[in-house]
Amino acid sequence: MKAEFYARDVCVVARELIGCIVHHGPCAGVIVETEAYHESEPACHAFIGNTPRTRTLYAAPGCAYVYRSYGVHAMLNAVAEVEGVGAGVLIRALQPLVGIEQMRERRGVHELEQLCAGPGRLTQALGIGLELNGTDLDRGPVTISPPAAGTPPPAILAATRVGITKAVELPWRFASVDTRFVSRPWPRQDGSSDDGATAARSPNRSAGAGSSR
DNA sequence: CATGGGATTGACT
DNA sequence: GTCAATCCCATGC
Repeated sequence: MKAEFYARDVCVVARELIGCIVHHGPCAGVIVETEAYHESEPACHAFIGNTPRTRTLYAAPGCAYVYRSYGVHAMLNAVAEVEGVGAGVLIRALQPLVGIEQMRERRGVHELEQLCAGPGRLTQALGIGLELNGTDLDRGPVTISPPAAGTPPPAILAATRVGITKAVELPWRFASVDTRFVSRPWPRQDGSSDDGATAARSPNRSAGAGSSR
């Protein structure tokens, strides 16, 4: 997608990226979970301003912001809002589409649901490294394309973001309703008691609903 | 120049 | 559930 798609409110971009397709080489997957980050709130790297670490977030919309997390994992973001505003959408999970055997080799895991269920996992599965920081998500090597024509817009869930300690209250995490491929269990939507249906539908991690942080 | 802290994952108790 | 791995960089002396 072109820069105009990304040059909008970062939460709108995060929602509309659900259902789009990330490609890298022979591998591709449907985006099923995202989070929005904006310089106005302290969970965003750009909150501290434009520094060597954060400069890509301020670059042109549609760039890839790839950074190292915990000294270990690569995280893939799509830079959003107009150039000069620090904002991006973290891609948190994919439903694997093609290149699945190569994903399994890179991950050392067989189960389809485990290949791209997490921001560090999907970059490993697709072979996306820090050297791709700043590259253009329309021109590649990593590209994001719209859903296949005729695909109905997916129903979207919103919740609070994961793994952060600041601005934890903002509901800027988005996912497709099919939680089979998401990175962490989705918080329970209704207030009713558990009848077992929720857990039965989520082979996702060990436990059923509820948060661990 | 030294230190602290992560937008996480996987192994272990 | 708990915890280490691992490294760039922002911050403070």
